[in-house]
Amino acid sequence: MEKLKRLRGFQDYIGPQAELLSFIESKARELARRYNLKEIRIPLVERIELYERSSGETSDIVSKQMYAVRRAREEILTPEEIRANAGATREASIRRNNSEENVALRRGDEEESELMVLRPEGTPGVVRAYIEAGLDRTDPEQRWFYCGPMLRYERPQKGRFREFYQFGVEIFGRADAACDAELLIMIDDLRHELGIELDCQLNSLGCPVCRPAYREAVLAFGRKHLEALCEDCHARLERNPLRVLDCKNDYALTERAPKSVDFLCPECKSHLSTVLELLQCAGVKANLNPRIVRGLDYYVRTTFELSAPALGAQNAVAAGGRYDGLVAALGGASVPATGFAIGLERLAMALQAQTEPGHTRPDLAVIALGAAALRRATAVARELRSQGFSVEQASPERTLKAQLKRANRIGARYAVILGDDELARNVALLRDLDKSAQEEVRLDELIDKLKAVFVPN
RNA sequence: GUGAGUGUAGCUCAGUUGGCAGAGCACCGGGUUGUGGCCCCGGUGGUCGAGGGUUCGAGUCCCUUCACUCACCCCA
Repeated sequence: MEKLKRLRGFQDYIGPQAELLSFIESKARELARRYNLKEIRIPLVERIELYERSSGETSDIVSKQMYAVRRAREEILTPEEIRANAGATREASIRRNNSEENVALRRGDEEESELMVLRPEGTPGVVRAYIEAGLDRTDPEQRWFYCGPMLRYERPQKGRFREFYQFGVEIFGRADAACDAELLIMIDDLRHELGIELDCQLNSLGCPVCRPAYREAVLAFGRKHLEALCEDCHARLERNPLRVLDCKNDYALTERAPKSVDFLCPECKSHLSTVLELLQCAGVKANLNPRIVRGLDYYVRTTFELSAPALGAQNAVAAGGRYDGLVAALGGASVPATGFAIGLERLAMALQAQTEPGHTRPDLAVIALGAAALRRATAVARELRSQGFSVEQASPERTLKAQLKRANRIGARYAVILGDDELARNVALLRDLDKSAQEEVRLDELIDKLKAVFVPN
């Protein structure tokens, strides 16, 4: 039989790795509670139009990173595969897409022509839900967080996966700089609590009033230096000129490019300086960096990125900014909004780069010798668990030696040994595996004895 | 999508000008009639990523392909 392997770019998180992610998620949720953020859970699948209308058709997410789902063909296809429309690739994609989501989709009742996508980011879906619930008109000020997987069709590399978890925050109905600052303070709290060093870069992209002039200036600059720009930048210049700024190839050149800060209207300028001022008051370090542009169309004014230098090429751990026009662009009222998203795996990697992951060990291994002892041991193990102890019952079909070996391997602190001799006298052997010492304990005193041993520390 | 690197036991890796597929760790058993770790002895485990070619003979040379990794792009 051919071994079934996981899909490229997808991960299995086993044991300590999974626990590390859960730990980080629990910290993020506790943070959300302290900032009075309410949870929102939204679908994994949305209509493709949602992303086309919010992220921008020229963004990489929309133009090449989305997993498309089309009910009519019961497939998940990449945009390339849809275009190719070749039988072979279709068969291949059917074979490797028996995911639960996909099975559910087959039973869906969307129109055959409907093209859906697995969410590549959280913000558009959250905004859609916000509008759909009518909150933009009835109760516009909302403070939300979400946590869950996102999917992007990209070439995997260190810190970049096709499925990855994000913890995100979106605040609606607040146009003030204090709200932007609050987001950054929030991220800094989490960073601090986890003991991770992050580098925070901040910029302002201006607003519909002042950005056009800036955009023209960058465009003019690019055209003037067309010769010096790299190939990628030539493409960027026409599609989304601002992105030329975060080109890493021609650093010396883009350094001299026009800076957004110099083009900001008085309102945007004041907004930016207030954000910086409040961050300083709160003791959050952030660098003003005119090169922070962001790939998505919907950002205005404040935009930021937090990176962990230790992670390698994919070092952006969190990013976000203000998106005042998005609610209206998706058919809602004119409500300002601001938010961010954190990549949980990257945060985990940053944390692991600094600290060794701790391994959890069980308290007890219950060892039974013989059928009669097994019956009693099963009851004892359950009782011990109900008292809060972490207990593993070793295989009763193996020798005492092998069971103790198992107990040692899993790092159990004590072994509770129950054989026929002990059973007859209503006792068990309690063996201290660290000290290699053991004593007989009456079964009805076992729990008190163990509590006495474990609780005092 | 582009570029580079790596594929040999469950894991980490040796493998000489082409000549019987190896080590350490892990796992199982024994040394101990019911006592783990350390030690000693033994054992299980491989279509050498896959397919084709050259050759008397290929883990080794050539071609193709797949996978993984890193980087570009982009981003969490």
